[in-house]
Amino acid sequence: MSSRPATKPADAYHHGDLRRALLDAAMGVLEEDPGASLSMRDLARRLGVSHQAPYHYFRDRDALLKALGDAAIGDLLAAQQQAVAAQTDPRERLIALGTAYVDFAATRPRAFELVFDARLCPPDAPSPGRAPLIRANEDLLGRCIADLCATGWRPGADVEATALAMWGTAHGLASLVMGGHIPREAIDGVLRQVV
Amino acid sequence: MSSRPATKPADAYHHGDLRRALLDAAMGVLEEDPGASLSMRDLARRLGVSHQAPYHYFRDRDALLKALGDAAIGDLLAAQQQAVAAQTDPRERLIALGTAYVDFAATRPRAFELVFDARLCPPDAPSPGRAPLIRANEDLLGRCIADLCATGWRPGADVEATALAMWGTAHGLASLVMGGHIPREAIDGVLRQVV
DNA sequence: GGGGCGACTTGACATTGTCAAGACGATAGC
DNA sequence: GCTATCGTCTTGACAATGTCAAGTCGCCCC
Repeated sequence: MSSRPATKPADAYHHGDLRRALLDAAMGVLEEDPGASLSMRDLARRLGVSHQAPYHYFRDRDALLKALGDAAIGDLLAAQQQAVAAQTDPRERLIALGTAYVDFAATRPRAFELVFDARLCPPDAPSPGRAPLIRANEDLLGRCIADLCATGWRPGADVEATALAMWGTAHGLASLVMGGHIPREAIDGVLRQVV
Repeated sequence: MSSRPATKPADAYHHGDLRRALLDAAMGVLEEDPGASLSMRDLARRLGVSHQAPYHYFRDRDALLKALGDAAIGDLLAAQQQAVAAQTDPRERLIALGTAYVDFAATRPRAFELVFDARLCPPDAPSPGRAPLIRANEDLLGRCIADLCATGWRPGADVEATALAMWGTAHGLASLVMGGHIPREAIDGVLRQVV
């Protein structure tokens, strides 16, 4: 329960980079045990600091969760960019994009939840660091769809509506896989059928 | 905070139907304030009983939540059945089905969450009352798709995969509307484009 | 009319988030 | 070199919560 990771420096009083350590430990806890409720005090215990130390960096529990979500959305974007870059065919690119989205949710379900938790970060008022990442993500999807449309795929389709539909489908499949309602292996076939 | 609804009978000791009252009050709390964490003690206070009374009917907090989810899945199924029954054209039927799904999530977000919360009720081991409802729901979707295929829609499409894709899309749109990421009005157009 | 049992209460405990106030240690100005 | 200051962390308290354990109340049946 009260482990002491190697991040703790020799100086017993001043923790080298407590903020970072808190974020890392928090993400670790959430990912090793989905369903954990992330106690602030437990986190402090793990890092060997007092139960109030975390509050020096995060106003309250939700602030920590929100910061975690900010980091997670960056990871999600990176995973998608990498998947898209590995493909050249527009059709395969779109499929890779969706697969990366679902894989992220399957591999890091709590991170995925954090990204979309409206209670933590209402989408109409995103945190300053989050807004550009959201825009980048939308752009990525929009560009993939536009490229595909340029090849003559489904002529006359509305790019905007198609993007929404694709996002919806990927998001739904991700949620359902995350919840164990459909097996992860089924995804590729479904995505391939959709595009 | 400590209201006393009319369900309390004259008998001060024996509450008429505490189990029902608890479920109703719980759903009421969750729906009047999304984001509430549903305290057992608060619930007991609202019904004017001791803080332990709820535990006579529900082993713990999760058991109550699970029972709430069981009820919610019935409501979701009913809403979809009603929507489908109102349409005759197979195409419109499928759209109505999706719309009902999304509308349920938009109107009763917490109920929707409860239905799909894998921590409360793992889908590979559903509660006895829940299993038939899940099956009925799958059948409803399957029949809608099969009917549509019979009209010559997308010849050669795999019914199974199509059903998964539709479920995924509806679920994703529902989640995104719930989270405020896309406006509810956009749904009809997207659904119509998809089918 | 007494025993049994279902429905509810009282009391206690550990845990949690968070407020308030203090202690420690480096750094800068004199 | 001494001291004031400020960021960093600690100690102590409090109310709320979930939940265990042990009553108490009132009805019903033998």
